[in-house]
Amino acid sequence: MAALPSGDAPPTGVDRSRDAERTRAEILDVAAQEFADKGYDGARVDEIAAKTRTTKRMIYYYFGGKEQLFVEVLERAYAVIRSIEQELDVEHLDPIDALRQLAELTFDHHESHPGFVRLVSIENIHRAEHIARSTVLSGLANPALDVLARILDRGRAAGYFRDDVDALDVHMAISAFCVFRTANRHTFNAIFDRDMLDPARREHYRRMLTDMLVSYLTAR
Amino acid sequence: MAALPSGDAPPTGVDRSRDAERTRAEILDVAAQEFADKGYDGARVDEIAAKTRTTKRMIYYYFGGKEQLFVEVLERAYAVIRSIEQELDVEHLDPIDALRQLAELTFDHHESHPGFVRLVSIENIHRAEHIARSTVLSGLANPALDVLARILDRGRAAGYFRDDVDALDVHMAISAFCVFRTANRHTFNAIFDRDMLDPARREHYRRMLTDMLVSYLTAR
Amino acid sequence: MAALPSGDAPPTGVDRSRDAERTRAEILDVAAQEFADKGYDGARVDEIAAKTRTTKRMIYYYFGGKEQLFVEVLERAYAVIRSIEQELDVEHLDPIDALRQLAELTFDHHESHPGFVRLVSIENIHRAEHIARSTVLSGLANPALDVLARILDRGRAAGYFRDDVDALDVHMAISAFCVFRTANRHTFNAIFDRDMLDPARREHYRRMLTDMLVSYLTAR
Amino acid sequence: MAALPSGDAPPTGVDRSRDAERTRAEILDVAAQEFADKGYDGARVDEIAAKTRTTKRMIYYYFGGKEQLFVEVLERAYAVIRSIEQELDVEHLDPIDALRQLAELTFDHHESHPGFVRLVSIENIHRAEHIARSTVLSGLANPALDVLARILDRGRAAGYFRDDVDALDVHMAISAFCVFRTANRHTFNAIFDRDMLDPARREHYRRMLTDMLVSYLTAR
DNA sequence: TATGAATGAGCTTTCATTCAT
DNA sequence: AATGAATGAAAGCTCATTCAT
Repeated sequence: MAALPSGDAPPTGVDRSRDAERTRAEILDVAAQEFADKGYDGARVDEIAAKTRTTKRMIYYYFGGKEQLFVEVLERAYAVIRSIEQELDVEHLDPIDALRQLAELTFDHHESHPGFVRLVSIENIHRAEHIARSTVLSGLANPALDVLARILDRGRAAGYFRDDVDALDVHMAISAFCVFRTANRHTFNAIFDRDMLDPARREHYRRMLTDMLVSYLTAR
Repeated sequence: MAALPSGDAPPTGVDRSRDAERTRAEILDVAAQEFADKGYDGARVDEIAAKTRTTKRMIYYYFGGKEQLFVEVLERAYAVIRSIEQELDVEHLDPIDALRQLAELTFDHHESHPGFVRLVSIENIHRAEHIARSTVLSGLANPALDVLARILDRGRAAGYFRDDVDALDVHMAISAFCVFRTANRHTFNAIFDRDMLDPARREHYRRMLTDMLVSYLTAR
Repeated sequence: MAALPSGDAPPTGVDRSRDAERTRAEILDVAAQEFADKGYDGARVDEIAAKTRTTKRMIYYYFGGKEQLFVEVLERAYAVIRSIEQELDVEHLDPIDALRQLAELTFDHHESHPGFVRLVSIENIHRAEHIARSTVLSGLANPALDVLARILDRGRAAGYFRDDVDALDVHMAISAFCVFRTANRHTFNAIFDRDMLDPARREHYRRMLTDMLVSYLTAR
Repeated sequence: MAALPSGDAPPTGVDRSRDAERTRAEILDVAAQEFADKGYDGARVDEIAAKTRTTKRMIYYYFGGKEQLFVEVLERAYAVIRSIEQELDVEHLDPIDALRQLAELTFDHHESHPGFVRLVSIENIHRAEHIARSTVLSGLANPALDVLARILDRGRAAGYFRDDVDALDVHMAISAFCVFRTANRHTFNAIFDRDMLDPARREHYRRMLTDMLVSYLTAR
C-alpha cells in the first residue's frame, strides 16, 4: 500500500533530495555538453534548460547562475578524468614500460573525452578564472602525477632516465601532444588537410608519443 | 621632388583612400586584441568600435559584420606568422642543427605571439568554421613546412633521421609543445601551480623541445 | 456563487495566466492598429510596445518576433470578420433579396473595418507570405461563401439567375467594390477629388453595388 | 569628324544633360521596380543604387531623397497610364459598345501594368501623402474620364442608360473590379485558392465586367 | 557634374536574470 | 521545494543621409 504511488502522500525528504540530486545531475550533463559545444559565452542558459526535463528557473535554483553552473561542470569534468586515472597500476612494470603505459592511457583518455579537452580550452580562453573560483579545483593536482614521479624515480635509480626533468615537465610533454591532437584538430585539418584523429593514424601517433618520450628520457 | 609624399600635403583623393586603409587596419588591430582577449562570442562590436577612432558603423561599412571581421582578423594573424617564418634560412646548416633552429624559431614565435595562439584556440572551439569561410586561409599551408621537409630529407639522406614520420608529423609535435605551453598556461598553472611561461624556465623548455625532437628522430 | 468570478478576488495562479492572456490580447490590439496604420515595414516594434502597458521584451516573449506578431494580427483580423459574417441569416428570403442583404452586409463590414481592409492591402503588398505562413489562415475560406452559393443555387433553380458565374466570382465582384472604396480612397480622392467614403454618398454606393449585382445576375 | 567619339573632347552641355537625363531615367526605372516590389518602407536606397550603373550619391544628387524619388516614380507611373488611355477612340461607336471598349481597355491596362497597381496600393497605405506633395499629380484627373462622360451622355440621350450615376461612379466601378483582381490577387488566392489572374479565366472576368456594367446602366 | 567615405539614430532581437507566488 | 511570467540592459545590425572634395 505504502509502495503504491499516491497523489496525496507528501514526498518524503529522502525522495525529494534524491529527485533533486537527479535533477542537478541532469542539468550538469546537459550543461557540460552545451558548454563544451558552444563555449562559455556561446552556450545559452535557455538552451540548456530546454534540453532538460526541468525549467530554466531550476538552473538558478540549484546553481545560482550561469557562472556557478560552469564551475560545477568543470569540477565534474576534472573529477571524471581523475577517477579514470586512478585505475592506473604500473608499479609492477619496469620504468620504461610503465612510462609507455602511462602515456598511452593519457593518450586514450584524451581521445575518448573530447568534451573535456574542449572545456579545458574554453577555460583557458577565460584564463582559468572559474577554476580559481572553485575551491575543489584550484591547486588540486593529478593522481597520475604521483604515479609518474614514482616511475621517473625508479627509472633514474636504475640509470635509465635523465634527471634534468621532473614529473610535471614530462606530464606537460605528454599532455601537450594529446591535447593538441584533439584541441587543435580543426584548424590543423583546415590548413594542412590532415585529420589528426583519423583512426588510421591513431597507432602511428600513439607510438610516436611514447617513442618520443622514451628516446628523450633515455638519451645520452 | 614634388612627387615625393610630404607630410604637409593636404589630403587628396588618394590620401582619402589611404585614410580608409588606415581605418580598416586600425579596426583590425583592435578587433584582433578584443577577439583574442574575450573570444569570438565574448568580444563586443561596440567595445571594438569604442577602442577605435571611428564608430561601430564603420565596422559594418568595412567588414560587413562581426563574423567577417573575425575572418579577416584570422587572415591577418596567420599572415603575420607566416611572414615571420619566411625569414628562416637553414639550408647551410647540418640537418640536426637546422631542425633545432626551426624548432627554436617556432618556440619563440609562439611565446611572442600569445594573441595568435589564443585566436587559434578560439577558432578551434568554433571548429574552424571561419577558416573554412576564408578563401585565403583554407588549405593554404605553411612555408615552414617546406623547410622542414627539406631538413628531414637531408637528415634521412645522411642516415641521421628515422624515416617513419613526415614533415607534418614533426610539425605537429613541435606545434603541440609550443601551443600547449601558451594556450593551456592558465589551467596548468591553476592546477599544478607552475607557470609554463615563467622566464626562468624558458631555456629549460626550449632545450627540452629540441632534445625531444632530436633524440626521437635520431633514435635507433 | 463563490465560484463566480469576482473583481475583488486576489490574483491566483489562474489569474496570472489570465493576465498573460490579457497582455497578449493588448499587444495584439495595439499591433493591429500600428500595422494597419503604418504597414508592416513602417510599423515599429518599439512603438507598439510603447502603446502597451508592457515592454518590448514581452512582444518577443509572447510572439517571438515582429513577423509572427503580424501573422497573429492577421489571424485575429480575419477571425473577427468571419465571426461577423456568421450572423448572416438569409435562408428565409427570396434569392434576390438574400443577395442584396449579403452584399449590404459585406459593404457595411468593409466600411466599419477600415483597419482590416488596410491589413489585407498590406498583406497583398507582401504577396500573402504571412498568410502562407499561417496554418490557421491559408486555405481557410469564408463562411459567407457557402451562404452565397446557396443563394445562387436557389436563384438559379427559380430561373432568376444566370448560371455562368459561381459563388466565388460573385464574392469577388462584391469584394472588389467594397474593398476599392476603402482601400483606394486616398488616391481616388487625391486625383478625382471625390471621397468615396463620404457619408452623403454612402446610400448611393450601397445601392449601386446591389443594383449592379442584381441586374447582372438577372440579365438576359 | 565632329561626329566621331573622341576621348579628349570635353563633354558638351547638351551631351552632359543628355547623360544626366539618361541617368535620371535609369534611376527612376529601377526605383519604380523596387518600390512596387517592396513597398515604400521596404525599398532600400542602397538596393536601388546597386541596381543602377551609378551610385547612391546620385539619387540624392538628382532627386534629393527617397521621398522625392518616390513622388517622381508615382508621377511617371501615372503619366504612362494616361498616355495609354489617350489612344482611346470610341466616338464612332454606339454608347454600349463604346462603354464595353473603354472597360476592356482599362481591364487590359491593369493586367499589363501590375507594378502600377502595386504602386497605387502602396500610395494608399500612405494615404496618398506623396500625391498630395506632387503638383503634377494632385487634382490632375484622367483623360479616360472625359471619354466616359461623353459616352454616358450619348447613352442617356439615346435613352439607353440610367441617369443616376455620373462618369466618376462608373469609373470607380470599373477600377474597383480591375484593381481588385490584381491588387488582391495574393490574399484571394491564399484563402480561396483561386488565381484571379489565371489566363484561363481572363476572358470570363473581362466579359463579366462589361456585362455587369452594361446590365447595370441599361437596367429598368 | 560627380563621388567615395563616413555616420547618427534607430532598428529588431537576445541575454542572463528575478519577481511573485 | 518549485515555477510561469516578466524584464532591464545591451547585443548585432541597418537605414537614409551628408561630408569633403
